[in-house]
Amino acid sequence: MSTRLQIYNSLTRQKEVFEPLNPPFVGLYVCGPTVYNDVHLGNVRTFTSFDMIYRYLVYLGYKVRYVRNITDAGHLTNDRGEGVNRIESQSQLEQLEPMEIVQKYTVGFHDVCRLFNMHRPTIEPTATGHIVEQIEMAKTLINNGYAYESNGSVYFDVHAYNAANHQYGKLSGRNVDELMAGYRDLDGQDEKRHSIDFALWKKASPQHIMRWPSPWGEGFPGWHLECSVMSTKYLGKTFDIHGGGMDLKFPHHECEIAQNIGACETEPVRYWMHTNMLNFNGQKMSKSLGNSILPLELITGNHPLLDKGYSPMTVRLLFLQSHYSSESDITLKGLQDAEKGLRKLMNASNYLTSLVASGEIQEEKETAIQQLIGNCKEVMDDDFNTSKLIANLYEMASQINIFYNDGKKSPIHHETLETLRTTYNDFVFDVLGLLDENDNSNKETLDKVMHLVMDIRKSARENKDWGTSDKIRDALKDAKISLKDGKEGTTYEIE
RNA sequence: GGUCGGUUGGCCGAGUGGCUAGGCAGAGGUCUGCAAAACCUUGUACGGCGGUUCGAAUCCGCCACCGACCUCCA
Repeated sequence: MSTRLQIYNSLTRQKEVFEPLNPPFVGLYVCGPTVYNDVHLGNVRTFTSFDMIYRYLVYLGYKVRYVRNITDAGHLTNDRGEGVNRIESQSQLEQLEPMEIVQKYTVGFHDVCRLFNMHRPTIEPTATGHIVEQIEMAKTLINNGYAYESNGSVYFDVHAYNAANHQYGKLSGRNVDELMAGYRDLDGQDEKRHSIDFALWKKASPQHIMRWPSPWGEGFPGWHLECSVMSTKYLGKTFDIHGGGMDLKFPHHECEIAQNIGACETEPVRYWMHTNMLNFNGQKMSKSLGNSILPLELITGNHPLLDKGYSPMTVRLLFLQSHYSSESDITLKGLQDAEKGLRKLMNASNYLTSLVASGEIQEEKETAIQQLIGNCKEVMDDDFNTSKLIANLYEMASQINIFYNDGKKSPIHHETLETLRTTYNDFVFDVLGLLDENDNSNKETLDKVMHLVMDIRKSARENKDWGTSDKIRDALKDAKISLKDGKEGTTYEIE
């Protein structure tokens, strides 16, 4: 029955049994956002995936150290010394200090994470908080012969690295010679020995604001170095899982591996995990394409392509309905479906609380329920298959509904019912991280008022005063409360 | 051009060599004074052409189409 967790490792391109380096401890590093702008929905999808992965590892009993960085040092938009510093250009745009930009969008990012019910990482280090360590790693790489200084900047020497029998490009399946052919060497004007070399440290131009002193003069770190530094600092030279969006595979993660091996002489990551992209109406959502929706726009519905707002948990469910390694597409239809699905899951959870074991055991039901209970872990152990998990939960919900409609009696053993309760709720709330979004803070008061109203309506109905009865129902409908006239009286539900 | 991935029923979305996830929509039903909601039941599928096999949507080959990455992005 007990299966073991398997993870698809992007490095080896196959599913592997997950064996932590030092059980029960697990080190998980995820590349966080660059805080120069509002996070868009694609970011939310990635971080939701890793939130689910973190939650499941915790559910399995692992003690997880979850590190997710904040990139707050303004690196350039490419490694060739061209492009702009995103944070600085945003600060000019908004007339704010670079660190005000960083603060503003870090706070915004945290707000969004909370909205989507993501757990905080256990460590959330910043790039600017680790300048010293980054300088140290750059020095080590120079000493080890994998980097060189050039005109106040430091570059990683990809050729020297590969000459030492390492394979730059192995993660993304790239061949260095072909990459070289793809780049055009800049006729000796380049500071770099080879166009494929990437920056570890960049000399700051006079107008550059974010700058720090270093052995090579004033400058700022290259954009791959922070992750190598912070992952090894908090998780060790070799750690269990490194994750990120698959658009980071090349060059970012490729460079990270090269830096780590170059500095620490050991393979840094045991399992590489990459999440897939989020599309919007079939097209990749990206900042550069300009088709990104902000999380708040989706929730409020304040966007030309939306018909209304969709709740954070609706969106969360929609994301988790597809496997993390598949593309996910946001469409109005998909959102509407997810909205209904969420209600179904939450209703079943509520019904579950009032179920009792009937005492009469139907072996078929007993077996079916046991099966459904076991499936939850089994499908999640297969590379976090939330898609199958949700399907299984829907089936559980159907069974729960059947019991509920049958006088809240379940023809299964008391222990099985208890296990059903805990398993269903564990997976819906703890593993998938969904929340019942109905505000229960005034539930008691509302309950009393509603029972009064429903009593009055009941009298009206007994007197066949349909006018009054329907008036009450319609007015409540306006107030987003729907009445349901069932066999055992009327109940209400907040929409 | 290089690397990788995908093509599943009206739509979304899993998946395995044989026992045909799941959701939404559609159809039928239960409930109701009528509704709504909810619930129950239910049909339709695996891009094309070959091959391996007792058997392939699942493995292999070729073809077609789509996409991602190869510049910054999660």
